[in-house]
Amino acid sequence: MARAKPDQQESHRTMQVVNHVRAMIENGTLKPGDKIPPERDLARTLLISRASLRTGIGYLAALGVMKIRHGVGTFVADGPPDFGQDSLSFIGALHGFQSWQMFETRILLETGLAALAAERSRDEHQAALAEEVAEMFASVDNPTEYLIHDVAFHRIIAQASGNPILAAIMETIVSSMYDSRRKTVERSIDLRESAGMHREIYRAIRTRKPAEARRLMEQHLRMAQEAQGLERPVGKRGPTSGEKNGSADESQSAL
Amino acid sequence: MARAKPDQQESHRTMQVVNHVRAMIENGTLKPGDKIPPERDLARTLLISRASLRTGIGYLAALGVMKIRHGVGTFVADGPPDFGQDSLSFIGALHGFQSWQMFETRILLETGLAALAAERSRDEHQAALAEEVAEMFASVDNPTEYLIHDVAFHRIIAQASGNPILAAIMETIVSSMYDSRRKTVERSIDLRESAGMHREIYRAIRTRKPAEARRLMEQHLRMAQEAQGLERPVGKRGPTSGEKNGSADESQSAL
DNA sequence: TTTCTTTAAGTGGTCAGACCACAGTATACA
DNA sequence: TGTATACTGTGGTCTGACCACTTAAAGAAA
Repeated sequence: MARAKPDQQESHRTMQVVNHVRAMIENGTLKPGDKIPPERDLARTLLISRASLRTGIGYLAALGVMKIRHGVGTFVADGPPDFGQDSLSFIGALHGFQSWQMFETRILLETGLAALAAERSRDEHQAALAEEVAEMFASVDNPTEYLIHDVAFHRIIAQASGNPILAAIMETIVSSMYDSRRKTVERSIDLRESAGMHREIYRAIRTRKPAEARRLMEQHLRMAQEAQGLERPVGKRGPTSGEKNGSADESQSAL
Repeated sequence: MARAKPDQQESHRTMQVVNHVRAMIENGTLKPGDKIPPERDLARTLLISRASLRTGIGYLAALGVMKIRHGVGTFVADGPPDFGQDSLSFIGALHGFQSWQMFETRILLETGLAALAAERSRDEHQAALAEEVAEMFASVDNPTEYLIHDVAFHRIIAQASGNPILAAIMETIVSSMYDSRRKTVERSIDLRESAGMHREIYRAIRTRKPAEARRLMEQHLRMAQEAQGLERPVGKRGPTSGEKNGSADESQSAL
């Protein structure tokens, strides 16, 4: 019984706007950072009402493709690609994602990313990594500052992997973990040791040792996970029969 | 210089709706498949205009959290979690994702998923996998039917992994590759051999051999990739100067 | 001139109410 | 009994007005 693909496209007008923008992106008329015409103008151009246009723009904004700035204008998103601010967070709330699952996902992604970076990174990436490592060592006494370079380091690895899809996924995961990471970093933790691990990862990438880069990255992330007190519960293979979710057990939804 | 996190939240009213729905999801008032009140009612409840309410609903629909059915109502999404229909496709168009990158991502995810499934799968998952394998063998002469069971097989592995986040990402990737896969499967390819490989993967999972499950899954996917004639191009790391995309070169934008 | 304040223009955000389009059900008619 | 029609409920679109934020220009004060 081949059930047909549902394919519930959004309403006609919305799709009209979405497709229009998409076409402009695909043929190069619109690039990241560009500003699109004012709503009133664009609506007139597309022969639709401003309300409908706004529906379409809102849709694109939700996907993270457009950035809207009140009183200024609407722009095509730039910077590292991601899947939108709330997407993961929201789906997580809906399906009860747990923080150990976030970490597991992150480890799988970043170990792969590190290995790829060891194979494909270019000089510019390696230089950037070296710089971030240096900055990390320079800010071991400033947790807030340190975190910025930590994030930058992992982001550069993602870029160096040569796979923007993996990078985008990683970006989405990491950004939704940002808050809890900040708290963790701010309360103690040996930043000097952490910086040292980053340096080792950098060296493995620079000397093109994928297996070692992978191993070091995994070691680093598992340590970070433990520091956050989120060791994966033992035994228990997924929810057994009952209790899909008790209402509000705070230890869970760390999204 | 720690630049502050931009954090451009959407407009006030939109967030009001989003947060309201989110709260209802988090406290269990709203569950997958549930219908939310009619727009006119809900707008009155939240003391906002219907237009603003619709902006918020549209936002949620874009994230894949809500499903809107014209003339029927608006529902909380059910079924396997994903990141929305267009998200990957659109971001891909914006950043020039290529099909070999899709495959690379898929391989990384699914090999990890297979290994986890070998560790954590329960009887029900194994039974479901066995059934899908049987169905695949039974439909080796019906490509369309075969694909359905193929997809189901991989989806069950994702579930069996016990990590819904990885499953959701996988779901998003796979669904955006669905079209090109259908074409591939429909034109030749030895489905009997393919079914055999799935059976081997199933056996590795059933006998709890993560490493073997991973190896077999990788082998399977690489073969599928080659069948699609999408071997990763050599040299060329990212788009050089010119020719981002000629209009309709089918080999590239397999999104 | 320089600086601060005020004003204006441009752009997105919200509102109100009307009407259109679709899906499912109830009703009337054959 | 069965088919065609009308009705009801729900989302989709339109119009046009007004609000809120941002920026820059114009004017006033130093």
